[in-house]
Amino acid sequence: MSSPYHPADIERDAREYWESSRAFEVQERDDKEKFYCLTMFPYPSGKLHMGHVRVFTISDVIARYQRMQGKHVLQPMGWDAFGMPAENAAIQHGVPPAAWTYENIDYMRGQLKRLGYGYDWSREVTTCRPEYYRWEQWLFTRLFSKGLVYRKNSVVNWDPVDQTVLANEQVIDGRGWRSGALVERREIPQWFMKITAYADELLEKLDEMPGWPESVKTMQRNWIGRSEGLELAFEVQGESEPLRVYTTRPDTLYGVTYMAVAAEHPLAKKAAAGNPELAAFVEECKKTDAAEATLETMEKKGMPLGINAVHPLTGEAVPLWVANFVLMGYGTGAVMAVPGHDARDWEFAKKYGLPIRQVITPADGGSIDLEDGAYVDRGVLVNSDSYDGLDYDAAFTALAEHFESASLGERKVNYRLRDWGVSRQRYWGTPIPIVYCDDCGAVPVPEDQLPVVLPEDVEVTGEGSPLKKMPEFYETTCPKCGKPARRETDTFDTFVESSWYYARYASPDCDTAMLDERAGYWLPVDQYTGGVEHAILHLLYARFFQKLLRDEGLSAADEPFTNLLTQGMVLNNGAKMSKSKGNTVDPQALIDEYGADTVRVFMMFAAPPEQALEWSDDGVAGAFRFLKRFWHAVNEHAGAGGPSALDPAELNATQKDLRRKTHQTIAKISDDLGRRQSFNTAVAAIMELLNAVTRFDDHSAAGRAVVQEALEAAVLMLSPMAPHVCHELWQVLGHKSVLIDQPWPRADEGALEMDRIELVVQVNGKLRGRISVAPDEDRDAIGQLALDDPNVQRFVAGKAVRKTIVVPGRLVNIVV
RNA sequence: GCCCGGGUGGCGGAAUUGGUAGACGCAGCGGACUUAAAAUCCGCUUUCCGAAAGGGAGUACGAGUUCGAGUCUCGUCCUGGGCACCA
Repeated sequence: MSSPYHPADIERDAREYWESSRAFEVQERDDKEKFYCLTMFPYPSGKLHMGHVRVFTISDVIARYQRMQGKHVLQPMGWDAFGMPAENAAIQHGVPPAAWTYENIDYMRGQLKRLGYGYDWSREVTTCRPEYYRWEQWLFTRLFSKGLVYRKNSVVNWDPVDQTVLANEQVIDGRGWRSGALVERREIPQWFMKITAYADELLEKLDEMPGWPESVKTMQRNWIGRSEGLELAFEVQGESEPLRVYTTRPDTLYGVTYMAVAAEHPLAKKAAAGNPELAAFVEECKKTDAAEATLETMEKKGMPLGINAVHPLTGEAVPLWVANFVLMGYGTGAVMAVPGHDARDWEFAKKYGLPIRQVITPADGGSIDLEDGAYVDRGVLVNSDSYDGLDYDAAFTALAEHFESASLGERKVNYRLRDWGVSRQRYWGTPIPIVYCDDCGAVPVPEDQLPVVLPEDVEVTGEGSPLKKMPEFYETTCPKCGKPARRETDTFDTFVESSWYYARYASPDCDTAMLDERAGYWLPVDQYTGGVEHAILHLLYARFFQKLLRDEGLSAADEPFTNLLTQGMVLNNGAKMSKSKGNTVDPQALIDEYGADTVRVFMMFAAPPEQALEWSDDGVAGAFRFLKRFWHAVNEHAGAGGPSALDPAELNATQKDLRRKTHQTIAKISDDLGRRQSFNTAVAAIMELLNAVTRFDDHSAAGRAVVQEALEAAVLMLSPMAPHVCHELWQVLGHKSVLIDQPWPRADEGALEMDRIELVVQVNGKLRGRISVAPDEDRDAIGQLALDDPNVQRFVAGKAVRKTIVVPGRLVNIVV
């Protein structure tokens, strides 16, 4: 009997070896191809959860596989350390956010080491450190000078009791999470980054990114939402300023029967001033939280303003309404409504008895009934004066020319994408490096005064930002004129830090610049892995930042991430694991019970990486059993003495079968890991190979040589998933070398050859028999052999064979 | 509401380019070992008919294309995620 499998000891030894030999620390070197393997860095929430374990394991498997392919692999780790949970902890437990965060980082770093991830810890990055965020502040001031940031009013969720801005997640059923007060929409001045200046490039580059999932690219395309339309001016009776609207459907212009403006629109405010009922409605509109999902699903409501616009083509009076679904922040804050050909306008018109007019008819001449709903497809114009009979494109061109020549409108490309509001009225974030001076206005903090350091010793109460109560922080002098001035107390959205951390890993210790020449070596990231929930925001912001860094001359790469893998969530009882649902499983308990290798193998085996993974305690136990069987198989084989040399020419049929299985498995797993990123089937294939070895009962010299080859391949190929036990088993198999730097095994074509192959025989597509043929048998002979099969005869006899399809290596289908 | 996924045995999943549906694992059942249990090992395990050989049905549902569809097309239902201040 071999010694029992004790993962705690095995894993400690392997870990100590990697640490003492600095096995994963890398410098820039040109003798090998580089491979930058990165995971979305974690928020230090306290301890690792299963989602972390999943994504880090996927990335570590890829990194270790690439290293065995001979690449020079960088896999760094760091902390997305600013954010609300630290403030919440501070409110609830009275600990300063900084202390809470650093404590969590220390604990979670220990957990990551225990899981055996091959990180270069010398490059650790923590975003709440001034040496990190000073460069973010520096970049912001650079963008300021380039006009790529600006300040404007924007809507936030306002808690009138706590006198504070709330995040969407702090608004529960329209009320503040702490106070329970009804949340209001309020406009405050905020800083924006001009991501729309890069909208076209962000859109177009997607076509050149084959390493990204199609679904993520589609989501980003839709998010950017490029559209071509017409911006039109409608005269308003009694107003000198016309009302501007944007439409992608100018062909429906003759169907406009009303117009709708946002509650914050100047026309609405003006009308409300003399109309208490209207004023009350405008106020009511403000008592909705600002999330798009809420706005879209809530009941659509409106009120007439009592003023009319003038239809620019017909001269008809068109009533103006204020509506709760029109947002001041989108477009012009006003829309033209065509209830006949827009579903939302139709619903609104039905509700308030507004006229519905047909101006489009189906191109195929079919009839429609606007009583049943809007007809939203493109078609042919009717009831549109001289434009009747035109199709969409012709009408668009004709109308555009008409309005442009009359200077009443223009063709315009619009984006759904809005500029990125980066101001947050929170304490635990990067201070926005701006000083407000009564004379000079908003002045960026000069480079030699950076960083603007966030004070860490504060008291957080939940009522406003502590920075607003700290004169020692906000009282300053104007960098331009030297007069007393006030420092900005808002901080950056934490997405700003996570938009460039991947680049900083290349030069984590550079204190003279944001990035240095090492970024040129490592960027772009070759493989990026993270949750699909980041498909739009984080990944779009990071792409935007890469372009900012490029245009600042800091990096040559156009795009930050060459290949992207979005992994699914970890579920328990069909639901996302979360504290509030009480269905979490603590990875630490499993590591303590079974060891890191078991947890890693289970994670990789239980589901394909992009799908949701259903948690299973029994499944973990199964992964542990597999590693135990593997351990014993290798130890028993090695314990019986050293193997003799393998001579492929001298093998009997059974030995050849096992050898073929070994090399088939090498070919399959190489493809699974290298091309398909199908880790679950790779683990399954190793299980199959182990089963074949276990069944193989041949202790001859040749037999033992074949088993040695099979087990060596299995150890090498399982090592990315279960690195600790494989590190040990490689030595057990008689090697003095170290596993992590072994080359990946290669499939021997000769071992894959078969003497005879089995073909399936179908009659009319139904399986009726099997035949064994030589690999080079010709089609006619195969067809005859298939017909000769007795069971096939039962279904063919007495019928005319119409067609015989022979698919080489697969099947024969006889059609009768 | 809009956008993006997913739906295959009791369960997680496999089937890679349209070609043997259910690999591998879990659970279950039977057996070996054991005083016994645990652990381990061996066998069975989609479902229905059949002693077996073999046959019928079957990949959410309904149509379609094809010699052949889990895979492609159209429609329906269910379900997960994202929606700009959660990270």
